[in-house]
Amino acid sequence: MKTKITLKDIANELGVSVSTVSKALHNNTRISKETRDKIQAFAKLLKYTPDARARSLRASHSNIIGVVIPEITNHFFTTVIKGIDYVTSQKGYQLIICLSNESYDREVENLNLLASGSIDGLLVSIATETQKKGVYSHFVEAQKRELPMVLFDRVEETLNCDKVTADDFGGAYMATKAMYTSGCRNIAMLNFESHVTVGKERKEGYEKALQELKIEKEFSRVFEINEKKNFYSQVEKIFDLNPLPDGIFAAKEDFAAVAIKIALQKGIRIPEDLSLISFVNGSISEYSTPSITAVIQHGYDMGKLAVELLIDRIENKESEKPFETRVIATKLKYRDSTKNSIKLKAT
Amino acid sequence: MKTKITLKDIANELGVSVSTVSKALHNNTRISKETRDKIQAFAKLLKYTPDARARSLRASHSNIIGVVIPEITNHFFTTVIKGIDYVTSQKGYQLIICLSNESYDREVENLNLLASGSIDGLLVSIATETQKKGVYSHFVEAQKRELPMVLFDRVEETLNCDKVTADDFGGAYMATKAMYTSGCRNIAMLNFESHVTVGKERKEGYEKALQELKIEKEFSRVFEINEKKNFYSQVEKIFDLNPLPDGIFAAKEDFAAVAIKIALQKGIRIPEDLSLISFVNGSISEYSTPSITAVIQHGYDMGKLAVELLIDRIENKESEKPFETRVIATKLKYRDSTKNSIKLKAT
DNA sequence: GTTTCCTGCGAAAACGTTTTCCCGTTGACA
DNA sequence: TGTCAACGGGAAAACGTTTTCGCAGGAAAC
Repeated sequence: MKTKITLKDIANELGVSVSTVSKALHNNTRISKETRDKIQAFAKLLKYTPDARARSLRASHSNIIGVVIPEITNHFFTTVIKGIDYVTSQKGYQLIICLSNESYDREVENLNLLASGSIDGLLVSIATETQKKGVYSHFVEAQKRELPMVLFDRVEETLNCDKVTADDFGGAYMATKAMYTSGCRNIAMLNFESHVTVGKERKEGYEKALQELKIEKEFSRVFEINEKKNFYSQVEKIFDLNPLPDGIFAAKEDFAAVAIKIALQKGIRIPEDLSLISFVNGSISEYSTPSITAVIQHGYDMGKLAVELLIDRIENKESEKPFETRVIATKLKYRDSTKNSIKLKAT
Repeated sequence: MKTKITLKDIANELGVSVSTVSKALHNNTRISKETRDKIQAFAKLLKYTPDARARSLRASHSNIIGVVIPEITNHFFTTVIKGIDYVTSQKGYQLIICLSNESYDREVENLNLLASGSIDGLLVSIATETQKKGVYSHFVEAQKRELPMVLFDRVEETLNCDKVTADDFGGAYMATKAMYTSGCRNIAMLNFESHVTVGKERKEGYEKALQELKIEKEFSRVFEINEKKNFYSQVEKIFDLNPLPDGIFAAKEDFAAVAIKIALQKGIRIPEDLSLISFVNGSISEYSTPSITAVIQHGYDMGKLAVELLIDRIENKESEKPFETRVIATKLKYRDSTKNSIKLKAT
């Protein structure tokens, strides 16, 4: 019993040539209807499927799209992947997913491996370490090999390719303003470390809102959390502020959830004494008690859009369309960590 | 400027043959040291990387491992993937990840695509719909093509391959007994629908514990939740029990988190009036208030073990080692949804 | 001086497709 | 009878590797 059926097997068995079989299976009319039917029936019987590698080698495209993400146990990124998967599975592409684990070296490795022939296009969200280092030559190398590339969420402005991001600035601005409208006057922020691009945007949105609201901008009200350390004690410091904040804007779900735990322990009532809004609308926001009002980033849509842009580049390689950066609007999901009035006033 | 460097390019440039270049790059001693050095230096300069497809076609292995999971926005599965990724990246394999989205059709599609040549081995956790249908012929087909396969977490006993599961039975047994030890006498369960294998195991563990503890086993105390519907109202029914349960064992984090929300609304104190233990130790258990005592499944280890078994099969294809099923022990992570005493007494 | 043995390299086949070009047969038509 | 087109199919090249085999020339052994 042969383990793998090839065109040759079918050809030998049926007494025709390999090229005839190939053409018959592609329904080429140069082969008579009879012969075609016979070959197709036989191929089906044997459950023949063409060898992807050979086909790709010949056709010089593989219908595979490579994705590099920094972290797989992250609800936002997996949501993006779901969006990507929705489109690719519809359009007959396959996905090969690599993890950089926020490491520069792994990201370089991944890009080299992926660039060695097997994929038609590349979707990347940049690792923290890479952003900290500021070294992007591996992306430039990939582009030199004419590999279409789209950056999503964590992008780098200086790279020449399409980009898709959430409106981090706008989301932060909106969240901050919403808390103000519902009565908060001392709004502090829990942010990533300063080199993360999305963190920078969120911070700027927050500060812009404060500025417009004529709230004195004090930088000490932004607390940067190092995610590699246990961040409970880091978050705790926000409650050393005097006066105590009556609003907290968190750049990430976990930060908000931890802040809530600490606040409740201190007897601070939520949302009466303290309102919270967090970026990222994941399961933590939903199941935390009280549940957390969150900025929805539409990760699913981001994934869909990013891969659509990519497939467009792949299938129209000659097009001289200039690269574009698409920004996906954010939205507030109102929950119990903010006052009820917020919803009415804010909209 | 050429877009892609091949052996031929190097050969032409250096005035040697393609085979010489290939051998030189493999450090074959049949090529003189001088020539080797020259070729290697030149290849490095041009940043040559061999074409993965061509190499794979020739060598009839690709160093790629395929993974099919039912759901990517699921903390447990992504943890497993992290474990898989850890091993594969160390051993020089790449990962191609496909999503079945719990759908039988998608699972079949994925397997067909993957089986068409490009991967060396297959790692699968079975979709809910497939388990409901009970049709596994697509797995048998893949095996006929001599594709090594390892099933993890959601496995099917009748399939002839290695399997890795968590000790779902033992975890449930342990959780139920622990609640009993801390004083609970009316323990109810929130489970998946009956066709999910892991749910079956967890239910059996729960029932076994009750039986040993001489608690009358009433099947009505197991509530099956249909995850496709909004499950808030489904979970609510557990509080119609009379007497009210003083312990709830949940097969999934979300079930427990929702139960907590409902209980708190009803003025039921946790853990004084009601203890909860949930399967799956993810971010919901951690950030819920009160935090939830959970059964740790060691997803990371499961991923590592599964892929290690697979790679062993790949690299020792001839070995006649019988297929094995490895069960990974579970453990309790004590948090605030159970009484403090539980920890002391249970261990 | 003939045989044997290295050394260093090249030719060519093979992996499984796809596609271009070509060839033989048939029948129509002048 | 000779010309031509249409039809049905095959041969072969190409994609980029890897690997087996062979070959030439020189050195060593007899």
